[in-house]
Amino acid sequence: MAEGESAWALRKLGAENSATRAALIDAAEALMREEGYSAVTSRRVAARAGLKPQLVHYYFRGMDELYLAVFRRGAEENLQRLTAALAQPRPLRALWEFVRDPRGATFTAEFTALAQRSEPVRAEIARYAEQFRRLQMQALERHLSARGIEPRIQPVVASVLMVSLSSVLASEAALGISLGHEETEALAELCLRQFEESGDAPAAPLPEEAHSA
Amino acid sequence: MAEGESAWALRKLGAENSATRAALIDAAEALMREEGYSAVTSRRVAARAGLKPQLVHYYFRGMDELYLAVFRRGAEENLQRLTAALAQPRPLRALWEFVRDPRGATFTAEFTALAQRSEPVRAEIARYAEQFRRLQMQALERHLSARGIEPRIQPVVASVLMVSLSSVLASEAALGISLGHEETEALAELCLRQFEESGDAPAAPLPEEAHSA
DNA sequence: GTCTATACTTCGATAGAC
DNA sequence: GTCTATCGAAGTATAGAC
Repeated sequence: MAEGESAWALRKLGAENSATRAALIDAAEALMREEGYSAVTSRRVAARAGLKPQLVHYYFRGMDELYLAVFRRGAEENLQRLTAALAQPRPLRALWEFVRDPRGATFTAEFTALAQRSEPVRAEIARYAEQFRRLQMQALERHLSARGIEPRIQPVVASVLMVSLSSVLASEAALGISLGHEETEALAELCLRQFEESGDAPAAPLPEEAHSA
Repeated sequence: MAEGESAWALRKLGAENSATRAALIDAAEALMREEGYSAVTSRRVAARAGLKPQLVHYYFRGMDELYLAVFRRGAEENLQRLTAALAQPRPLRALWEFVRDPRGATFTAEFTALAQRSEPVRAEIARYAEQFRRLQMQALERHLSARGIEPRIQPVVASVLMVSLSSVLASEAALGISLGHEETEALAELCLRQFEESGDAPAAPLPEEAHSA
């Protein structure tokens, strides 16, 4: 029986580059975005892709592996887009525009929830999140030190702040909550503008003008 | 059959104040906190409470109704604690300490994810969230106007900022992510201290000192 | 008013056919 | 190498016994 288990654990799965496999990942991602991770079952994924449920288990050792595949593909893509965005001349604004995309926020939210019941998913998210933050931090540091600017706010803190704000604004918007959003976005916009004018981090991100916005 | 449906829809459920009912809500809340909302099934909730699965459907018309009961009870309790906290002399710090509690953050995160597949849950969360924010906003406004202070940052924005930061810090910590957390918390602490000394919102929440923290 | 027995659906998974 | 037939476990919900 140990032999049987071993054979099963090591069994060969479907090819990595199979079109069917990609279709399953597509379907899983769509379902996760639209209805949350609990809608991502082998049956529903297959139905969405126009395939048989058992195929999921042919291409993936289990549901966790499918979740991971969806996450990795999305994270990889995000990493590419982020790198491109940060290479622009105004990295702080590029970063803000990037994290403001609600698609990224829902993606993150679903996997954060999923991580609570899947240790491999949790570990993978942690890995990528640190990578993302480090990338953002380093881009800001490069930008600042290239100009000899001593920032009033640490790049890593700026990164945490922007990610926090954007993800909460996005998830609240999805819930139909809007109280304070307009004012908060106006303040963010003001901070960015100040930064761009001065070339530095906003000196006083809480100016009176934000009040009338 | 329309008659049967009607009778079923209007069927009387178990008493609101039943101890059994409360035990089911307890079990559901614990499961949700520990393993996420997808672990809250009729069977598992009942097992956790030492009861039969069918009892869930005696006390609740469906799982959504159980989710709502868990949410309402938790939200009600939070509302009480928040009101007490905001009545203290230093509302901004009290608010920060309040939202920093990771228990509240995980509670919110689970229900936010759940809201994506349950419209009644979504509506209820939106209702309470607006209520929470309004309460925070009004407490800050009262505090400021009672002292004739013209704040540099709008109370509602301060509320959004603190909730955003705390919830993301909490959820990242749960995932095992810590990059930038220490620095961000140091900055928050510094802002609070400035506010308490000046009696005003932090004039420049990005001082050099935060850098060495 | 409170709980049990039971039906029916959907889940993930595996052995084996092509 | 790719897919199908099928299983046992777990899910929600209902009818009916105490």
